[in-house]
Amino acid sequence: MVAEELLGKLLVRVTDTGMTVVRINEVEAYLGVEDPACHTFGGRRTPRTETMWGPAGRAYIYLVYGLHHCLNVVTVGEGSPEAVLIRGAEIVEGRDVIRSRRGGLLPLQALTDGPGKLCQALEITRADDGVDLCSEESALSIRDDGFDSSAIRIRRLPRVGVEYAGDAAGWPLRYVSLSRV
DNA sequence: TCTAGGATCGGCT
DNA sequence: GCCGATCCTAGAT
Repeated sequence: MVAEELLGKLLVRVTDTGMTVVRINEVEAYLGVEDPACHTFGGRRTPRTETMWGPAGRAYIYLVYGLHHCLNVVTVGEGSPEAVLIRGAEIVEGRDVIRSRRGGLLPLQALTDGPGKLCQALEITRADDGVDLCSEESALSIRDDGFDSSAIRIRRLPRVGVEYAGDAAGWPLRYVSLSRV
């Protein structure tokens, strides 16, 4: 499953204010039209979700609660609107840049331990919606640095914040890497 | 055009 | 541990 493969991968962000690299350690899968918690449940196709209906490997970024951005990776491709939400990551490079963006003297882990925080830390906004994460030319890309993902222990947990989805809220589609520091 | 509600965060008790 | 902020999106009218 793609969600598990994303654990341990590097997320590389390049902006005017600096380059930052984080290692993904928490993700959540959304299974498209059959998943009541997914934005595309039942075949919904709107301007917001258009990116999810497109090719795999793109970033799907949306705004929740009018305040926070969330970063997703489109996983399947044309006609199958499935995606993986990046919930958390560990800072590899650029911690000073991230600290200045997030402000304050928060502990390192608190800078990127939620979807909204992660986007703020990496300066990800709707302007980045639809970028190709597989291209190293992109301002935002995912790379594999050879980190042995089979060595990390993965814990599967119920998803977060989707109680409204009924039974689907309990599906164990949240993957947490236990090697997080 | 209007209205309800949300894949969160941070402050307060 | 609980509650309110805040504004965009989507579906209803």
